[in-house]
Parts: sequence; C-alpha cells; structure tokens
Amino acid sequence: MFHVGSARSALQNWIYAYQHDGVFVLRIEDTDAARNRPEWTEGIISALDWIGIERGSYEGPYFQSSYVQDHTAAATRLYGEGRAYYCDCTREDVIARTGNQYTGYDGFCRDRGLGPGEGRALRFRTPDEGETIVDDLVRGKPTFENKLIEDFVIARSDGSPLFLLANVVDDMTMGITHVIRAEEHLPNTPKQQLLWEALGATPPVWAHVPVIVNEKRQKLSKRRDKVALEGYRDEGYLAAAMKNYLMLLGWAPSGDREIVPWQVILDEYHLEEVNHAPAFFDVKKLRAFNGDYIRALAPEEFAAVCAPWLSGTETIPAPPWRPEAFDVETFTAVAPLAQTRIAVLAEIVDYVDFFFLDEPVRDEASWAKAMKGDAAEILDATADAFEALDDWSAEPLKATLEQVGLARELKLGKTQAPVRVAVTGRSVGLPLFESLEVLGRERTLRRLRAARAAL
RNA sequence: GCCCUCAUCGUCUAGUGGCCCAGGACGCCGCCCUUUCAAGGCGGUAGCACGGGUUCGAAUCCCGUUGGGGGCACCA
Repeated sequence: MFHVGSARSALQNWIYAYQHDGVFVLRIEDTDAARNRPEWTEGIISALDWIGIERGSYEGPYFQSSYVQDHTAAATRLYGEGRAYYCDCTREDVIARTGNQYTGYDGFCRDRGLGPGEGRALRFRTPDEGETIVDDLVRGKPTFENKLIEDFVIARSDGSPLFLLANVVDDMTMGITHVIRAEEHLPNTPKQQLLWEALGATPPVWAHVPVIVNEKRQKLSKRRDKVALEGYRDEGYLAAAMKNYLMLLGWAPSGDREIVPWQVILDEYHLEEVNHAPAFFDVKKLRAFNGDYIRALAPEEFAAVCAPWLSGTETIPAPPWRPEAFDVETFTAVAPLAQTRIAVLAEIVDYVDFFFLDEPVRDEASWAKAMKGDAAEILDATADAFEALDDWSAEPLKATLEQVGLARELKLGKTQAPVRVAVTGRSVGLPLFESLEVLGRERTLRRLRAARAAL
C-alpha cells in the first residue's frame, strides 16, 4: 500500500531534486523487522513508477536494515563519549514516578552510570540548556528549547538501533542534503539535529510540508480514509490527473489555472511557496480533474487506456461479460461516446456492457421508471418499424422512433425511454441511436421483443 | 498536560499596504443546448475567525483571543 501522502512527498522531493540538479534517493526504512516485508518494496517501486518517478531516474532503493552495523557503531560512539546512557526504566516506571499520564521520559537513569545489559535501552542525553533551531524551507525557523526535549531512545535493549538514529546515520553516509517530508516529522527534527551535531556533522536542509487531511480535518489515515494510491489507480484515475491534483494541495500555478501540463509544475513549483495549513484531500475535485484529463485524451488514447477495465487484471475486477464476447471494433466505435461521460475509467464497463452481454443487465429502478404507461405499445410499434427499416443507421433510427412517438403525441425524450431500457437495461447511457446502429438490427429487435414479453 | 505549528467562499487556492465592497477552480443552484445522461455555454450562491493596535489606508504588518492540525513509543 502506497499512501497518497507518501506519493505527494515523493513528488515534492523528486521535483526539488530535478530543479536543483540533485538526486532523488529511495531508502526503505525497515529497521523494525517485525513490521516489514521485503515484497512491499516492489509495490512501492511500481507505485512510484506509476506517478512518473521511474526506476532508473533515482538512486536506490537502499535498505536501512543493511546498514545496522553503522547505526550500532554510532550508538556505541555516543555512549563512549557520554552523549548517551543506558536506562532500564519501563514506561510504567516512568508513569508511576511522574503522574498518571506519560508525558516523556523523566531522566531517571541519566546519572546512574548503568552499563549495557539485559532490559537496558540506550538513551541520548539531550542538552539541558540552549535551544535547537530548525532551519526549514517551508516553516522558517521553528525553535525548540533543549531542556524540553526528552532523552529519547536510540537503541532498543536488544541493541537494535531506532529510526531517529538510523535515519541520521544513513543521511550522513549517503550525503543527504535535503530532507523534505510531512509536518508530522517536525517534532522529531530537533532530536535528529541534536544527533547530527553530536556526531560532528552539519544537519541537512529541512522542509516540513503540511499533512493532507480528511473532511474532519484529521491526518489521512490508512484505517479510516481511502489513501492507497493503488486503489485510485485501479478505479481509473489517470496518473497525470493524480499528480496534478496532489501538487495543487497547498499550492497553485501562476495565472487562474489549475489543470496544467506537468512541465509547468516542474517549472513553477516551489516548496517555499506551499501553504502552511493542512489541505483537505477532496476526492470530488480529484474526480473533476480526472474527467478533464480523460476528455483531453485523443480517441485512440482513450480506448487504449480503458483496456484494463475491459478485460480485468490482477487488481482490477473482470467485466461481467465472457471474454470472447468482447469485440475491439465495437468498442472503439462507441468509446468516443463514453469519453465525455465518465470521470473514472472503471465507469466505462457499465456504459458498454450491453454490447458484449448476451442479455442486457436489468436495472430495476430504470424498469420501474420507463416500463409503464404506453411502454408496451411503444415497444411493439418500434420493433415493427425498426424491422421494416432499410437503412440501419443512427439518423433513420431516430426519425423512425420520432414517428412512433408522434403517433402518440409523445416527445422523443419520452418515446426513447422504454426502448433504451429494453436494449441497454438502464435509463441512463450512451446516445441511443448511435448505440443501436452499432448493436445491429438483429440484437436490437430481439431485446425489444424480449422486453415487451417481460412486461 | 507539555512542545511545535496553522488560520481567505463548504473545499483547494489567488492575493505579500492602495489595482480587492477580494479573483479562479471543485461543489451546489438556475438557464441554454438536448434522444437519456454527460460534456459544453451562460448566470448565480458563498469567504478575509474574532478583538485590539500600527497606518492617510490593512485580507495583507504587530499583539491577544478563539479555533484547527501535528507530536510527546525500546513505531517509522
């Protein structure tokens, strides 16, 4: 699962590197063995690929877990220099000492001189005085009082290093110059910066971008929100639309425009200009963007891009028709009619299914609405008139149905309803006569009479 | 509770002291077009959180209030 927020961060990092002739580095932070699976890496790489961060255009992936010896060496060094100390307190111990709620480590073991051993974690000794100023591209200079920063754990009691330390060590050895990430990491930053300094190096440039929130203004979470990039991809959101939308969260290109070529974003996007407030991930607007992108496709492109939903893939469900029943020619003939009607590619299936299904679906609400009143007569009259038609094409079909309606003083809008439902199964769909032309006389008549018989 | 941080239409934003009785987009509502539904065209709805300053002048600067967000793991 690749979080849309991660996708945004990745894009921001990639763009920054692009604009500054830098290199985007992909590092898999897998120091917690219990919560990581090697096969997830492929998912991350293909998700990045989808949004245009293609393999080969960046460095990596590097695996943090393969640098543990460096991390532990740093931990040992910090301990040796008195910058870290061992601690055998449990969380419960701390709570018992400080009150009913855990509000950070209380420094109990600071001067106990404990050595390494069973159940002892290594904590970094934060300075008692002074302040740590984070130099941040988007937020300015957030300042933290050192005495308020707790002595945080840098290695577990089994000796394995933790994220904060591992991260700093890897950034140092890999020559990372810029760390661009979500705002949720801001409180960690003074801790990491202290580590950089303790290890005798100059911290990188930081940039903390506001998080993306849901309608309740909470950080998007895997549990309650739809955040998987793959999920959007499988619904038929175009990568270009997704990228464009993601970059528009907290930022806008010059002029009164929103939908812009990627190159414009590459040219104009500046991290420093990103809004400081969290932005709501509005799927409705994403949909609108996607519809725009779909309509902008050339007919052949549109037909091509629909393919996965017409046959199904590992992650996209197969359409309701038998695979042999699908006919590319038929599809390409009607695809342009569907192009202006769908906002996500998955919707293509319901628009064209009646061409490939032996019997059209039967949408009950549509039947209830259309198959009443004069429906039986209209169906009969239409079937007869259509059967007698010489030229089976849209215009004559339309004229014929108009005649059927005229005899009953009905407008075309009314007359077409039962015919549409009989043939397509639904009251809403592609332009009817064009569809009938492609469907053919035989199948059209059969469906008209079947519906009539079913009344 | 503590620390950090943020604040323009419902939403995403433009706006960096006068061009703004605030512009665009999504949404929503009308109308037009129309074989359904879309698309398209036209129009409308709606906002500078509040209170003090500073200034000839404030959405833009300062202070406070209120409200929102993030964090406070032997997770990352």
